[in-house]
Amino acid sequence: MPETARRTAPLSATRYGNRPTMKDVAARAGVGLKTVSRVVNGEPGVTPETERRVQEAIDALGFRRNDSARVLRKGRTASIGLVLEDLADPFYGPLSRAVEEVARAHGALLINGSSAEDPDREQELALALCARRVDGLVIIPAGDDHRYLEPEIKAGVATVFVDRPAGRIDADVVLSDNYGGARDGVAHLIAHGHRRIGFIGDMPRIHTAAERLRGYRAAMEDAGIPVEDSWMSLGVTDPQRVRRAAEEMLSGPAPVTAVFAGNNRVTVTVVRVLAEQSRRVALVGFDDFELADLLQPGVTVVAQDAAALGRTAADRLFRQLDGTLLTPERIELPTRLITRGSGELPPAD
Amino acid sequence: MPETARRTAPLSATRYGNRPTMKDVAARAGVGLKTVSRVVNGEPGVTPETERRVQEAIDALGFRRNDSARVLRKGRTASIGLVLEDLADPFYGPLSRAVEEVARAHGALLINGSSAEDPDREQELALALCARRVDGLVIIPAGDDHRYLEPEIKAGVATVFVDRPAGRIDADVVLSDNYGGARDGVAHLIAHGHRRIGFIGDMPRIHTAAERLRGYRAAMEDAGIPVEDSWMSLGVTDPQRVRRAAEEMLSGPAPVTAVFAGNNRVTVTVVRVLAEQSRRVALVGFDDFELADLLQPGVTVVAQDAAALGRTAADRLFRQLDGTLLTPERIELPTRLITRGSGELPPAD
DNA sequence: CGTGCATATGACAACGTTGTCCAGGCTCTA
DNA sequence: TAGAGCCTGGACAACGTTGTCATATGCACG
Repeated sequence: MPETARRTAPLSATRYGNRPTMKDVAARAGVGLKTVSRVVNGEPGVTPETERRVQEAIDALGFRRNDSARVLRKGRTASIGLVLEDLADPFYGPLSRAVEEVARAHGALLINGSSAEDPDREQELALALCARRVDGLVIIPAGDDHRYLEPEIKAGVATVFVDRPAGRIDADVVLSDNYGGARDGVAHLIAHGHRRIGFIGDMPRIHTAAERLRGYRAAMEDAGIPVEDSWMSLGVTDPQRVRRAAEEMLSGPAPVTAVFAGNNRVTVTVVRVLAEQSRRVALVGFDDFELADLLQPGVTVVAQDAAALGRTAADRLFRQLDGTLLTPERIELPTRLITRGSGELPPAD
Repeated sequence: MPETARRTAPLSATRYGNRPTMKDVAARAGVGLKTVSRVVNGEPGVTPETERRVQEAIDALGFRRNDSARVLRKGRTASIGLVLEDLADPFYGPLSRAVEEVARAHGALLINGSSAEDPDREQELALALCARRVDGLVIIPAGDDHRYLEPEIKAGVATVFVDRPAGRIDADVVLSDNYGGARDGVAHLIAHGHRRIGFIGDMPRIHTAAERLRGYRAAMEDAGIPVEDSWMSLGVTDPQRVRRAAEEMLSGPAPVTAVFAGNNRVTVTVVRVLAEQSRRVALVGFDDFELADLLQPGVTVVAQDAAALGRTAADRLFRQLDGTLLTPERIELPTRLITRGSGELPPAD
């Protein structure tokens, strides 16, 4: 490079391709740096004439404020993080959409990631979000020990747990009434005459799964029905194994006459299995799903309101940020039994 | 506050609650600032002993690197933006999950927002993401003029459009073969003897909707069937109006004997309407959906691979960032006809 | 004509990190 | 034992923005 070229002032060197900065805008408009800042942020104290010149320079250069620098200076990022289990799970769609809507109403952006039900990945993600200095975190926990968040919370990161409680830490939690919902669902089957009722659910280390199992047991106990081990299948969610589990409890000398499915994925698989059976078997599922009403028979479910979970959580998050909210609370939202036919079938012994 | 207290050096003043900085860590460990940086980033040239001391200080203070400052310095944010239409739409779940997975493989986070099919909101979102200096953008366009992104692209923001093409701008685009898919679907109905075939789709200003309509017309023309206006309903997606549209084309002296539904939401509503009809009406839908196989009859669909769309788009994005990819391209992914029964019903005149 | 006040503008430091460069201490070899 | 070369560690500037403060200008008033 020739000496003369090196001497040329290279505007402000940039690494974002070649982005103009406020300094460049200021130079072009023939004003001071701070004046540009004022125009960009709509602060008062700028003559219309000056503002016009600055605006012109901005348009000409295609300037866009660098929010990274702004964040560094101001300390608030106007973004919140959402850690969930799987973006593609239909249950989390409405939930994250609700969180996004609340965020948007507060002028914040949403950064999200999936933990894939892996505690390490959850932690990695949550901490990465903290490193970016999100203002707050909405977490659907995969793990059961969240002490790693203590320094963050102490440092002012608002935090709300949804769908499952936080572990070993005192924080806001928004849950569905998994226990009550499951108990109602199973009681519903019992009320329709069933006594041998199967339960297929996820690993009991997942809080929701454990609570639903507890609800199942409670309903059975309330009715004075001793539960046999062969009626319960825990920790299976992949279709293959759910199928096998269902087929097992439907065979043998005293097969179940009804099944309670622990979540939407299980329900769907069980529906497939039941469709192949000659005998009519009753079914109640936890979680509603699209088209449940169109199947033959319609599927009776215990529905939780995913959007309400997300909305409530995000609301609390921003109230934490406002300072309106101080003591962590545990909120439990009710579930709703939706009868559509499959849960009202009588036992076919 | 007593004078003595005021004189105490207040660590480094912070606004993130009270977060320790590298400077604080350095002071506590009795080393230089840059040494801490080296340890934090795993750079070589630090004695094990020094490293241990630094690590100790980090743990003791609960230090977490401030990525905002890092970004400012380095120029890359290791995050990409995703602008889609609606997080809760089941079609976009797998798509965004695929994008997230690719991003994760490249060590990047995903920031996303929903445009709600509003061009202004799309622009607002995209530009907000640019202001945060995301490295790249994956956009499912709502609008049809993307010239507003020109300065950004010129400045080095990698950009890929998915599902629908970019407007008035030269950029990477990843699409499904909407035209071909729709044509095949309608041809399938024709092959099963139908001639009066209805079409219910979204507003033709949406590219995918227009292409699918074009495919419908092409198939009809190929078969030498003149299309009557009353067979087509464009621009309706909300259940109410889809229902009315479907009921209309199913009544009258020469009702349609088959319906082609332009997207998953329409399909679902049409399924409901058809379930109420005494006459058997054939149906092919664009987009696959869960449980389509469990309905009576199973719903024949033209399936697009949402995950592949997302994966392809994200791949290209990162190849743009690598510099491996230079000229914008338009990629069209094939669709697949899945026959399940509803599309193979014969016409019931 | 000087004083006071309001308003418009700009200079400068700071935010927390990383890249560059230099200093000091060590080992190795001639 | 002196010189060369390597390794560790630290000082300093820069990234692009905003808050603070100082200055300049204009105007009204005594």
